Amino acid sequence: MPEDPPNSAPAHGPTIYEVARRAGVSIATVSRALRDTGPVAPRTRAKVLAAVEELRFTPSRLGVSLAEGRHAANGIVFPDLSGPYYAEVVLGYEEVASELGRSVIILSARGRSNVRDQVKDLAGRVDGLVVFGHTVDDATVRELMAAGLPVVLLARAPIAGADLVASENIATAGVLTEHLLGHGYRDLTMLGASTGDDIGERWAGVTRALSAHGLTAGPPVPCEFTVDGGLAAGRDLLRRRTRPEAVICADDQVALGMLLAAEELGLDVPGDLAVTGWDDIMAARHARPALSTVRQPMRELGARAARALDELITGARATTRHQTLATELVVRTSCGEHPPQEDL
Amino acid sequence: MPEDPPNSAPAHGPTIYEVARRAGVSIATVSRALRDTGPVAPRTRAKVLAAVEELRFTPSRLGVSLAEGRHAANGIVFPDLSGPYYAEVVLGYEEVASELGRSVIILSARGRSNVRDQVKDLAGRVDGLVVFGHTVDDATVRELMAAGLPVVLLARAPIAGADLVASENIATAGVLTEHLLGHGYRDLTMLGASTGDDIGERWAGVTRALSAHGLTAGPPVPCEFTVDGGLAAGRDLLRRRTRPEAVICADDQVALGMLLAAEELGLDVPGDLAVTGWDDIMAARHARPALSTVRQPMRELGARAARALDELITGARATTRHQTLATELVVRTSCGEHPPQEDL
DNA sequence: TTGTATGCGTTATCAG
DNA sequence: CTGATAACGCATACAA
Repeated sequence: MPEDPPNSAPAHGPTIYEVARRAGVSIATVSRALRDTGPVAPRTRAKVLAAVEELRFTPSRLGVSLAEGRHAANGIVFPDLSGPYYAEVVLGYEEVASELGRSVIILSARGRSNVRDQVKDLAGRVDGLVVFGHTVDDATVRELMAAGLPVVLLARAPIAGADLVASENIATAGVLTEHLLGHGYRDLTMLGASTGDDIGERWAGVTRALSAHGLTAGPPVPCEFTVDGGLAAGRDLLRRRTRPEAVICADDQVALGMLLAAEELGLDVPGDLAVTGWDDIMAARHARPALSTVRQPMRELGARAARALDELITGARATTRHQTLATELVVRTSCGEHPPQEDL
Repeated sequence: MPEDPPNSAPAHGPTIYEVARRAGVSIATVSRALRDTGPVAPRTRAKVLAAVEELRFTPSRLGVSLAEGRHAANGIVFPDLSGPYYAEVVLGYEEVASELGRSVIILSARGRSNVRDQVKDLAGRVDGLVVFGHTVDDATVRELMAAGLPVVLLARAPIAGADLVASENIATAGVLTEHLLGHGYRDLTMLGASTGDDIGERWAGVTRALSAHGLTAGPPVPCEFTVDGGLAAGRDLLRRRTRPEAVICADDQVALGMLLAAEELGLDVPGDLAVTGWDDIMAARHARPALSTVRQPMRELGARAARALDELITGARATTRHQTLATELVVRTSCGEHPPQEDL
């Protein structure tokens, strides 16, 4: 004989108690019938399913999560979504997470002062978290990890004990630099100061390659990482007493702004000035001159992070792992006339 | 005297029971002290806060939601995130939702067969849902609404009883068409067949404007809404016996592909062929020729949807509302030589 | 001002 | 094969 609900007021949808009563069984049987988690007589199952159908019953996610002790949801906190880069990565993440049966809760850190609080709230809603870029301070990340939350770092500086997924930056920055040197440029400047993230690594790669040739460059020029930021910084840069021969931009958006600045000042690219970007976003291919850049597997970056996080959550893997995804120099026309030569 | 937890095994973090015991008070007092929802003596409060601090207590979101009967989270299901358009809209949505103290759970419908099931799962995790584009069939949307879930439709065909936020399409499509006619083009073709969404509205606007001049156009040419889709369809289109004078593309990505196709075939834009887009994504400005297009307030679209949904959820508004956001023709060079004339 | 008891909607254990 | 009941973690009438 089915028992009655211990309480009275029903919420929005029907509850398992109403289904049980309708089917003339207990809530335990309803649960078993629905989840196939124990023996249920065919006739009983049919009654239950009929009741479920008639009442349009859907188990409450809250109830399920509370009982199961898991959210079946992942979080991701990212710097922004305005450029194509971040959006693509998040999309790749959502796609895989969804395949793995996990919802994804997003949190943008863009111009947010209370990221820390928001991240902690987010942490309470998920079974695991991806921290994309330098959106959360190390102390907070460590705190979350200490509380037992699986964390995967994405495209940022490592933290001991946390998984990491990132693109290769240093070596390809070297390849890019060599290519520029192959064009004959000697005076290179880096546009877009940053440190501790992937951009910092790019500058490290550039610097290393230059010094291998006995060359040096000034410190990266500060610049907001947007088209307008590149435009503004580009104007300043091109008005200096001595103009650089080549500008290596932190990413494609900055490079696009740089192109605009050059055009404004009547400078020819690549005739008067070489420009390169990083990411290979759609606009890079369509810009004139078409932008030489470095392609990184944005979608795959997110996908890998999702898989790594899942392994951590399910316990399929306990040790931390660092994954580095290959990147590729894409030579178009903004870096100089071609065909020049294969790099040495 | 504080009571003991009714059960034994603690979960991950400390629970309110442990805090209560540590502070020597009841769980009710802990809750009141933390939420400021009732009288608590200063001394008592201090004890509670101290215990919270020592134990690093964070209330379980699940417990809170279950007790409060709300998720403090919104959902959004969108078609894709790969183009800049959708990403911008989602970002605008997240930004406002976050300001309103609500997390956002995303669901991409891209190439998903089981969207219906996923949406129903999502519905169980949120207090309200934004349906962006034609990602969910009307029946399902109605079902969710019938179950009491607040729903806001975004950039898609209306459903009775549901809020709607969309960009103005028809009138601006007319303005665009008039502009093209002003250039002297008479043979226009629409690239990117679609119906029941904003693109369908654009075609309606174009058709209406043409017929006002006694002109007609063939039906929209089918085309995938990506750069590659535009490229492929563009190749076919330009190899036809009679080439159109102007191609109105469904969106900027398609137009960018069209530009590529023209270049491939050695055609000059706008000399041999005029091309227009829609959305004004970043690449439109950087393409050569720079793309004439229609700017729509992508971020604002998402922001409005978030606010509308919040009103519905909080009950601040009970009646449904349709909002149409203004759009603007952006004339650059892909549609012809300028200055020609102001439209009549 | 504080504590008790109960509700929120499931799942799972353990008798029967 | 099925039912009663204890978790899960918190909020909140209501009583004291």
